[in-house]
Amino acid sequence: MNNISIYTKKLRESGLRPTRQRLKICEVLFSPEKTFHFTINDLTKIIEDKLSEKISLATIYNTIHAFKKKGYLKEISINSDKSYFDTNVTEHHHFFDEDTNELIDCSNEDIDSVNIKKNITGKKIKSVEVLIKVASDNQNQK
Amino acid sequence: MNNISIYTKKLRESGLRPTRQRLKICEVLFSPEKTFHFTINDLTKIIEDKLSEKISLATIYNTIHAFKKKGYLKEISINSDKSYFDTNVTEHHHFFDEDTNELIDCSNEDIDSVNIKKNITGKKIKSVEVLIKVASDNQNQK
DNA sequence: ATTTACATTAAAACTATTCTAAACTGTTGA
DNA sequence: TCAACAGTTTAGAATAGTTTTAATGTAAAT
Repeated sequence: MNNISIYTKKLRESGLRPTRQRLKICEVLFSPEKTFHFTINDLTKIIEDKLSEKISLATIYNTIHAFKKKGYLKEISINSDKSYFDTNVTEHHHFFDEDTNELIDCSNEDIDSVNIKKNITGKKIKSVEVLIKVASDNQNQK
Repeated sequence: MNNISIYTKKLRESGLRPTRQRLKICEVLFSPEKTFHFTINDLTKIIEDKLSEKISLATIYNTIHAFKKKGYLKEISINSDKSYFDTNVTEHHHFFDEDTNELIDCSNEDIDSVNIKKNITGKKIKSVEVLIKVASDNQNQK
């Protein structure tokens, strides 16, 4: 299966038609070997600078949200003015560098798995996220 | 020590003079027996409705940020359009109910302490937050 | 081919938050 | 007592990320 048909499949499974614009977005998100973190702004810049393509913000937002809903992207919980997304949708945690506003994967060797003993009645656990905020020693807490 | 002098102390320690407006904010934040979670909007509503006071948003934001910087309030990392704060500044974690957008404390009996084995070189761990997102069984992941 | 439902787009709207500049307050010291 | 000044409050403007709108365009089904 080539890349285009993989992207088409992901789009259709997310309830979206495979259009030129959406395939470009897929190319950025799903062709790199390594997973990565991004904001909408990052993604827009990559599309404009590397692919010399101009896709309207509305299309980018719609597509990202559809992928997130389907589970092809994860949104990372950080209190920030921007939303951060992750193309690594497996269970893993993050460091957040407050000096650089950078997200860094926390490998499974770096942290013991989190054991939750109780849950809210009538609710199902949808996700467990650990966020470790770090900064230079001489820096105040954010 | 009465409440007013406690508030005054907290304000001064946060680098702020104890003004009428700021003392009102303290009254909402620090007089309840139980700690609680709030957004700026919640806080503004409480001040307007319960205390029949009108304090400008700028003052509320400034004061909250000063308290956060000093460590008298914690900001909870949730990816949301709003910022959530907590008057409980001790180390503890949260459930986030996606149905109601409500934050619920996760008591220390409900979760094993998180053990981080490695850290980013040259950085200091500022905080470790676990966020457990929950929703009704029949609901899609946010 | 035609039709229909879905997509794209630029621009406007919206929302939380931050900034601004003017008016105000309280303290200090002459 | 009062002038000076440092810090405060405020309404409103500005900003930034995100969502909505409404007109136009395109893919796919018939």
